Amino acid sequence: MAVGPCESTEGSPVKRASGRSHCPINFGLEAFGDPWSLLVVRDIVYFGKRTFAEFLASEEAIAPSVLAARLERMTTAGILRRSPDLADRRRVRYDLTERGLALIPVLVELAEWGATTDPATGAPADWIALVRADKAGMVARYTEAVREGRSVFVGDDSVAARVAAARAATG
Amino acid sequence: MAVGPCESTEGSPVKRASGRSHCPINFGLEAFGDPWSLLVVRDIVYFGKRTFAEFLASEEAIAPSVLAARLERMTTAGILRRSPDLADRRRVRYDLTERGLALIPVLVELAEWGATTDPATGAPADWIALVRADKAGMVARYTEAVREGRSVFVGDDSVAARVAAARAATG
DNA sequence: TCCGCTCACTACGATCATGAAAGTGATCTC
DNA sequence: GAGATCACTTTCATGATCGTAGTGAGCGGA
Repeated sequence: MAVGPCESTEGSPVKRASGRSHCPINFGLEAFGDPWSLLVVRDIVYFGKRTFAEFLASEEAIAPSVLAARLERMTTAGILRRSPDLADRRRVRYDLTERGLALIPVLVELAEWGATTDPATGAPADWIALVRADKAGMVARYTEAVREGRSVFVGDDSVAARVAAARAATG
Repeated sequence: MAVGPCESTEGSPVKRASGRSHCPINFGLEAFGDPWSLLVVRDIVYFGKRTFAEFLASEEAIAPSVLAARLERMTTAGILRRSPDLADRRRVRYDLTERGLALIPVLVELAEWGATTDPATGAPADWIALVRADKAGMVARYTEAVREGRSVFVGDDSVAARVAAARAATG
């Protein structure tokens, strides 16, 4: 019987098509384990960005060649879906697929680690507390929002805006 | 008021010592956002590895120079603690600090994403189900185990062994 | 229709990181 | 003392990244 998720495949009848192992952690790292990929996912989830130029404008200043490479890799990995904008045919939209939406729990844990660890974090303490108090609920809200084309922080119908409105109504 | 965790720091009195931004996600990615760092953490948490040679022997075949660089970076980041082995002075132990233990939730989510996404995953389905059913509980078990020098999968007193024993006793 | 602008990239050269293999010195075992 | 083991280091070819400057398609206003 399997002793763990990353046991060797030596001697296994299953041939490895590509990649270093069938460990699920390694699988994830091969798909988005670099310093840039998850920033694109973050931009979509938290800030509602969708286009090349918007990703490029992020504070962390990714180079266009690197951004193009990451978008292509994540599209190939089934995390992103590329679609032309019919209204403005210069534009291309990148949306998260269901597989991409499934990265939201990873993103939330990563954000919590960073916020807890970085003494100079830019994350607001009250929001961190909110997420910590009801992680599953917040992940569900995030996921629903992004699926509907909204975002966590940007826009009148963002998750943050709705939470603020609910608080105001309750008192 | 802060609109989100990654707002620009332009014009802020806070000077950025290093790094691309104060976004907590970016902070995490700068500390361990590469294809190798989390594999070392995985080796510690899931397999109870602690030494250079053990990390080097992993299926994914990291190069020694890269491993040395990652260990140093994670030690500097406060994720790992480096300590000489008093019994065998050739050996050096790498243990997770509390900050490193706090990465376990990230690792668990990453593993779940990989296991769900990879059709040829090496992760056993029953274990994935177990983690999904009680994520917070399993993270607590993992953390306690690693803190005590045990691991998730390897050893007589691993988390998996204890779960199996509890199951056998209950029925 | 022309002009300038925006869009999603691509091209390029310098610099940086990685991969593979071999080597080093300290230390342990026999 | 010989040989193995340990944690690295070195070297070098190859590949990735950074920063900047295009490029061509498409839009919007005059």
